[in-house]
Amino acid sequence: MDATSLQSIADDVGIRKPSILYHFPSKDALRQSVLEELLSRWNEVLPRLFMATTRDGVARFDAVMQELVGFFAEDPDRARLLMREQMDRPEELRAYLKEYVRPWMDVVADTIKKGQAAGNTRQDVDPQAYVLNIVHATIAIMATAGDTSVIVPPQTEGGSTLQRCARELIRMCRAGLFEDAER
Amino acid sequence: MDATSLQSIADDVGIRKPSILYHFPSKDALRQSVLEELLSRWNEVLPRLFMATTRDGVARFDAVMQELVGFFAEDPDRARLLMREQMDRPEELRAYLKEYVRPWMDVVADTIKKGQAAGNTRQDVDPQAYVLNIVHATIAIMATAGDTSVIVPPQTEGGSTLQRCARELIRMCRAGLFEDAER
DNA sequence: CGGGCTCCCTACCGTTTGGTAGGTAACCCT
DNA sequence: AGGGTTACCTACCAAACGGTAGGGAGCCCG
Repeated sequence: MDATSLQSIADDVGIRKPSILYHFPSKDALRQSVLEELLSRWNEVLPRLFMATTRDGVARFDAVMQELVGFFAEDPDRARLLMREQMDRPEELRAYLKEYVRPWMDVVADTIKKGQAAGNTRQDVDPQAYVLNIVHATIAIMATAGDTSVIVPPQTEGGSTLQRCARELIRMCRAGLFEDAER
Repeated sequence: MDATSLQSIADDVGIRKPSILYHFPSKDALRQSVLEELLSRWNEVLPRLFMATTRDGVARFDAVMQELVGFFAEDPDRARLLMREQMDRPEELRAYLKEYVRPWMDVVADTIKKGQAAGNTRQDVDPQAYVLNIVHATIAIMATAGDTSVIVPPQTEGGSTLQRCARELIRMCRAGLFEDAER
């Protein structure tokens, strides 16, 4: 059913298989539980940061983007789990996204719209699609960049593969939003 | 082992399970076969297009990007398969990427470097990381955008969810590469 | 001290998994 | 006509799967 079995989870944790099913009514409940904890942590960190920051424009964008990337860079399994859920159970994840992610995304999209009205951000951005895309791109890159050293080798001055990809991701997202984004 | 069983494949094809194992020595060989065919088709379409096009600069970028997105939009299962392989068997896919994808990516990255030297493209791009990122982003967005209508609803004038995301993806990638990308 | 609760165990269950053995119709070729 | 090959079938296998039954050690609390 999943990418992992109860047996291997039990082995990793260091207990027997039925002991897991003492704590969780079923394997599916365990998976759901992990997913919910992940999403609620996301929902805890990002909106707070977005609201709290006193910065604006590019600086604000960088702060949020840094946090988004950092959230998944901290533990790439988060990205991998979300990616898998999206592919295996899109209907289920849809409900979660609606509850957890959508409100935050709407706020970000609205901010972009305001920026467009004020002339600070590019006029040709589709705010909703843009936000969804940077989230998807971030998740995908963080889920996989650790294993792509064949294509993007680590550099002594440029950092690890993941660092290089993360930095470039933020750069291109920024350039996709602001006219004068070079820095 | 995988996201699907031999039984369900057999049901879909309309034959019995052992008949599949007559054509392929094992389930793993079948998976590998599908993957190789996918990658070789990719390797057949994209480099040819990239070499053949007489266009240059933004127009060339758009043509290639259009083709890349189109390749996965045509059949999102391609994106889903690659995403899953990357997560489940990174070591194996690494070898394939090295053979199939890396040469093409190197050419693209080199072209970007030449563009930087000529002053046509942004100076702050990390070409290798950039190419890898747009490929990853494309795959992820094409693999999932069909199920994200909760966040990016279809619009009568803007097209389906997938179309909106694809257009926005190309736009932000273009803006990430060229200084004067608005059009 | 003793009941009850928590947490983990062993032993087992039915089902599904990838894979094998062996048979059989249909077709090709001499 | 008849041997060989191709492409499928039914019947079966051991292993792994998620899950259940039931027991036992340690602990808290009256």
